[in-house]
Amino acid sequence: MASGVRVRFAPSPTGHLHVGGARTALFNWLFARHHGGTFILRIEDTDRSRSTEANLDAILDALRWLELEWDEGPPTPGYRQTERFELYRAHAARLRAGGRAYFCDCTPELLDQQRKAAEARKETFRYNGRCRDRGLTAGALRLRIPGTGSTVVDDLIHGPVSFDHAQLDDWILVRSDGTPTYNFCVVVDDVTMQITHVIRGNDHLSNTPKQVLCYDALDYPVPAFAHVSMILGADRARLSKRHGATSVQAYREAGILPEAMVNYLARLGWSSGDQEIFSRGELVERFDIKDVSSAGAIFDQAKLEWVSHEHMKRADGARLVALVRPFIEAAGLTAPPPARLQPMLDTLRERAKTLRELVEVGRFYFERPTSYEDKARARLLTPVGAERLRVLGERLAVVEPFTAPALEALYRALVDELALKLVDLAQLTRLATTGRTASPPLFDVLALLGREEVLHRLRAAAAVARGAP
RNA sequence: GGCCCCAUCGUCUAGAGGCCCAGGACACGGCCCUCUCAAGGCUGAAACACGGGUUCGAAUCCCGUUGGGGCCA
Repeated sequence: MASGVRVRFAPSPTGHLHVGGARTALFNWLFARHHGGTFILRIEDTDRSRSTEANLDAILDALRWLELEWDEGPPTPGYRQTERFELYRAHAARLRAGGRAYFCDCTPELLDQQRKAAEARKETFRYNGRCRDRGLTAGALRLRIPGTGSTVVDDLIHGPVSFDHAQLDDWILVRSDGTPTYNFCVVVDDVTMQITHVIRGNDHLSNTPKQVLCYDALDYPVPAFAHVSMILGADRARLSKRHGATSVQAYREAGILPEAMVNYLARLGWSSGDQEIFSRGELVERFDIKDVSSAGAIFDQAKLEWVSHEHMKRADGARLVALVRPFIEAAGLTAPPPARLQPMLDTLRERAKTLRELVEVGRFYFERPTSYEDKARARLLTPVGAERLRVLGERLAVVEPFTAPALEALYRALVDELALKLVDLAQLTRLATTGRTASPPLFDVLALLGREEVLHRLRAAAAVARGAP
């Protein structure tokens, strides 16, 4: 059901997609999907010196990874600010013709001088409107704003926020060199794209009254605003590089599940009762912008990993197979065919928070042990251990079927026979077959490895044990 | 500096005047389960920033202070 709701996410391709930006994009996307509206992607690339195509590609890629598909935007032309200068020019001309904006030729030196004077008087510098009625035909274009009264931004998250006009000044729409300013471009873009709800970072709240005044001057209806709090680092300062990984890409490479990233980001500053784990569908269904917190939230990687772990446990098996394959290859290992890999992953998924951990924890499935844990080796790979491995090899060579229950029965019987505890043979076998003292349930591991492989690993470990002092 | 935003356990939050000597989750500790590691179950410690009001009654409303953040410079 299509509604009139139109929202947008407008990143600048000056870097990777930041988790804060990703959350803003997510809230826009959720709002659009919840209301059956339209989610638009616009590229704010007017800063040509810092914007690159590579950054843009990386951002689009990250958005796709999060499955925040956009209904309008690139590659369709017309959604990049650099393609929209004619629009800015036309709107500027309209404001000037209607007397809502005027040219100003005050030099930077003059402005600077006034700024210093204001500071000396301990006042805040505001442009004094010197050129308002001079009828100039060139210079910087300024918006004429009311000298008295106030503008109230009725924010969906913060409620009404009032700004005194006395605090504002006739701000510059278009610089004397003809380039439109950020705030002006945003207004023209939002207006021409018929945006109904502007959901963006809290850092833009202070710019909003200026923009509202511009909508008024243009005689356009003002959209609804929702200013989402920022994501903070552990020291409560805005999350930045010095706090660690900030880009979505970094978490993708670390093996965080995309649905976990979405879940975590949504839960950061938003909640629905006591629920922590949400599917994408549940998020769309439950999301309400009014439930978004107005306070800043600290990015907690431990919680993100826990959420990822929860999704790891629930993920569809075939999907997990597809997701983990690149990580197996990146580790220099070879992935078994899906039919063999999937049951292996089922023994690993509750032991790993990320796809990368999934590979680390299950490394022995993909390659033979290249070493044995030192302490365990000294304790278990001894002459006695060698003899036990020999006996185990004999029994395992003939047990039928080679399944977890049958193997467990074999081990339990043998333990009784040798007057040992299960743990004695289990840890020995575990070390021999995985090289480690911790692994998924042993009998599952053996069954998955297969008889021939297990026998081979047992013999290799026995050889090491015999060679030990 | 001016303006604006924010303030419940270490962290994310529930709480929209009495249900709260504050609930859930992550992280942390303990116990149980157990072939190891996990997972799971039980359990412990842990918060309404401070000060004034308003009210029979405030985490919840108002004012101020403090602290943090943002925007403009």
